[in-house]
Amino acid sequence: MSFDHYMSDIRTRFAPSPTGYLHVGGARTALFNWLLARQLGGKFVLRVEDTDQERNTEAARKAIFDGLQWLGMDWDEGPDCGGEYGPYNQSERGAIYDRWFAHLQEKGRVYEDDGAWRFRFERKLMTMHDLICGEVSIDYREESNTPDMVVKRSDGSYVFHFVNVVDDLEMKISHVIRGEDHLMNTPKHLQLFEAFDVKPPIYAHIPLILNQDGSKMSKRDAGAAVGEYEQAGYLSGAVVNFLALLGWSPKNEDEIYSPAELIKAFSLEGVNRSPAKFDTEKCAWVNQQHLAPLSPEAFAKASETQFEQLPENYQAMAGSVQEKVRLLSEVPAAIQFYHDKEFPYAPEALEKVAKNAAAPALLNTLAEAWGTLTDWSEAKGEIKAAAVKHEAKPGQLMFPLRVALSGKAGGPDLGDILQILGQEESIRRIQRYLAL
RNA sequence: GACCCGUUCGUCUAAUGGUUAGGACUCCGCCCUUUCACGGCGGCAAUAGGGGUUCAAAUCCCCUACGGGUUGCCA
Repeated sequence: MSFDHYMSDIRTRFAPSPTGYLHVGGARTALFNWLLARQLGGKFVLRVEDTDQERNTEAARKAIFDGLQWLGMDWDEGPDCGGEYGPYNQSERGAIYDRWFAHLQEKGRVYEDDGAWRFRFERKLMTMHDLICGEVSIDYREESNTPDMVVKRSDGSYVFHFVNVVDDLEMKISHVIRGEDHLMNTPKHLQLFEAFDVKPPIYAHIPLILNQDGSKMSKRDAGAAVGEYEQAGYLSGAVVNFLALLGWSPKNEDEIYSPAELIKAFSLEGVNRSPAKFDTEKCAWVNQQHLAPLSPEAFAKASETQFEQLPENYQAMAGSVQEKVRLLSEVPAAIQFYHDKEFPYAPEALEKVAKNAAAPALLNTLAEAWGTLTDWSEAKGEIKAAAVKHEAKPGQLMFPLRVALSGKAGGPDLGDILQILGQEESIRRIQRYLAL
């Protein structure tokens, strides 16, 4: 078998059940599977485990698809695009399950119990070779710990363990990367593969993602839903970057990766054993790092999603805050003063200016000087002149001016502010501030 | 309870027997800057505890503690 042939046999999958929104844990599981497939030139399969009719919703299904798409994880086979091993919704695969169940019956591996069918485990020591956890053994001779499992319910439906194994085998999945919560399920799945006389896939169990307080992150926790990240002003590439670094390390000191770079650098060997906590501060920092290299146009475009209605002259303003925000959601507030003539003053900014007793006099002098100015491009020079007149440093005037013009302690460069506001409006704002 | 996995700065992590235990986020200080940032430099801060093995242990072994997972006719 040639190396190329081996590579093309790599098949990974993401198998969500559409019972809730795509959460970061699931997204990271999908990501590792996707990265491995893309790196090795294999296929990434999306299979929807929609056997739980009670809890499935169309909204959840859509949220999962949208979430994967937003993150840029494209799949080669799935319910929407089909593929050689479909259908890709478990709800449509009943006949396939019946066939494999019959196989189990023929071999005498199942028996009826209260109307349900149980799979008879082989009573032996089960040892698995996990790519991340190493060799793990669970003693199936200990029957009380490992009672025969139901594979077919009394209502005729099949349970997760059974359909999951059948699908992985039918879909020729080569590598299963899944959460550590499945580690104890793996011997059950291995026994099923053995009963089917099929070689099992290679397993890799990744540690779970925890909340800041150490509890398991579940769907209802804040920051758990992938959909929230776009709303919160994250670039999808930044979220992918951060998620990849949660539990995986490139073993060097680089931290900022594009998806393409991740595909190159990823390896299962670099995946940790211990669970990681989700740190929103660092996630925001990663986002800032992804925001910084964008062109002003790309930044403006990306931040447009944060407005219900785009302010006038938006393009001109957007670039001036690019390096001042970590999240795109901070953009509307950061540029509010540009288009809102009655913007509010931030209390802490006013407080800071109040410490400078000379500020009002300085501002007044500047406003007068600006009033007689014929060329607005010289406005900045007048700041220095006004300061000199009061025997003050320019910095003592610039901060109060910033607050007078924008109402905030931080924000765009003063030059940008002056240029966009213009002479008349700038003077008016100083007067408005002095009249407080 | 039983079984399984884990434990390095507050957080994400590097170091697979020999390092002053490294980097990043956060925080603090300094520099750059007429403002705000960016950036640069520096600081605080960790091998859960106890026993072994070894010339030498974050690293290997055992015990304890703590955390997580599994233990369904959920997935």
